[in-house]
Amino acid sequence: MLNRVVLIGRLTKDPELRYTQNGTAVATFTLAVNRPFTNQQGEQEADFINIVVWRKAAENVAQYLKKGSLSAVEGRLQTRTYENNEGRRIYVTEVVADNVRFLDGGKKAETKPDLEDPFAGEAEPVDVSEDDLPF
Amino acid sequence: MLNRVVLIGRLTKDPELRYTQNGTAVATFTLAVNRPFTNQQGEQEADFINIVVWRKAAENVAQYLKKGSLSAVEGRLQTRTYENNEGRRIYVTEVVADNVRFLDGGKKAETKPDLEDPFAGEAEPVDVSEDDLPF
Amino acid sequence: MLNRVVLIGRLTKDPELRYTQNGTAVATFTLAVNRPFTNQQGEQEADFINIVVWRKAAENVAQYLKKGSLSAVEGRLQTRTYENNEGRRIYVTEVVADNVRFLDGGKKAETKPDLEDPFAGEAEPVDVSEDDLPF
Amino acid sequence: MLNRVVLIGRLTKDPELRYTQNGTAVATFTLAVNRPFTNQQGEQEADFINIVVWRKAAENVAQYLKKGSLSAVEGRLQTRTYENNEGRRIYVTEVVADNVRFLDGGKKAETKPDLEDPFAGEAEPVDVSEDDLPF
DNA sequence: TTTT
DNA sequence: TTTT
Repeated sequence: MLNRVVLIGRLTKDPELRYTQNGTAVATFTLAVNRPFTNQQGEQEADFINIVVWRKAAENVAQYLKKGSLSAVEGRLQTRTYENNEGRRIYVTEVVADNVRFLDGGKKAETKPDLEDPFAGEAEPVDVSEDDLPF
Repeated sequence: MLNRVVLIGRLTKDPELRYTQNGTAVATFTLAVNRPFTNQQGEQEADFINIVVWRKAAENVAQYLKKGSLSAVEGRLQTRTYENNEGRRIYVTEVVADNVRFLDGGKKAETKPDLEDPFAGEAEPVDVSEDDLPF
Repeated sequence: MLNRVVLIGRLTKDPELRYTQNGTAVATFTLAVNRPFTNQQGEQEADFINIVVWRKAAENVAQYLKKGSLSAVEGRLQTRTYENNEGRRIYVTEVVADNVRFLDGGKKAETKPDLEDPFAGEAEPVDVSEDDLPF
Repeated sequence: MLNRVVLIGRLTKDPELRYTQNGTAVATFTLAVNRPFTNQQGEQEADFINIVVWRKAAENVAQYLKKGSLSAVEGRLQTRTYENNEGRRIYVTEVVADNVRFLDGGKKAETKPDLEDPFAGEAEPVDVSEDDLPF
């Protein structure tokens, strides 16, 4: 009914860029989002959120973001399950971004919202096997 | 740095209420959030998001929500990992709610924001084993 | 750079539906959003937020919402100024909705996200005089 | 019922810091949030959102932010009205921040969420005249 | 100009 | 393991 996520954090690694069989670009990365408090040992902790970005925005992400980049991500929470190679059911939760902002100086280009969701696209069916996603 | 989630959906089951060893209440439930589009077979799909609520809000949730209840949840995305009984590393993503609204008619009571995060509390350390959580 | 608003509240009146000179539908209404706390006199208070909705979503709003309806609104904050009939500069802040959910039972229809922003459209310039808006 | 705003933008001027009669700190500033599209003349446009921050966070804002600083603001939309000096009813919409992040390099300090809302405080009633606010 |  |  309503599903909105806003995050600011830093990439744990360079983004990975892939293409579906129809040539649709998909970028994935993990965002480390520091918690606003320290744990009981006084250590800083973070949540590690998997992000998926499609199409033009994916290519911008691959071009402008790298390990350590500060970024704002807006999107929706998505869950899916798949069987891994040992036949085990794996549950995945990730953020499908429709807006990614680059908050590090210098690189001026920003992704424009990529609002059509490729999973929903009838004209452009997404046929990457889910198992191909790096999460 | 910034981590905010807002969801509206329906409970897939009755919430589960537990207590930590210090007597802190924790409620957990799964929210089915319908996607704004149908899949390529024209079927309605949903994301199933695990929600954790602490303290007074947990008790309100247990009292006022049940399977099928329509609810709005505000909170932050949290990730954690644990070893399951077969020694396997399991990755969990869930929403720690600080505001839960009951959108079904009738039940007037609403949870007030429960803003102190119990994981951060030094006075009241949370010592439920994470493995006890039903996710 | 990033601009997101999520509200749940009740309409203070029936929505108003208008059309621009090119026939684009615009609905406006005010959402009363109760505050999560009472004031120092122990009274419930609310914020009254002006909402603007365009196109198909506008017509859905006009059809399905009325005074008192419970609704969730997602969108972006917009500011603009105009001179009123006495030559006075008036400052307006409103939410341009891209997603409106009907949370009252019965009416099943929901607005689908109306993601193209009409202010940005070159093909379909919006030429309602801003002074025509009821706020 | 639910009222959440997330913004990223730049300060149009240095923040203003004031104190209520009880000594509660209040900072105010305006955030220019660039729109994700250009207008029909191809010009970049922005929304100018008034922000109010209370207590410790207010002092952090005054210390660490200045004209042009990039900042993320989380909070709730608030509306209020007052009579101006000509006896005219003025309507104000602003964001009461509970989380302000400093996204410009260098300044490491970040405001911790200042979660008690001073308007709600019984122990520490806020008695600045609303007319004193710079908006 | 304000809703339940 | 999924809700209307």
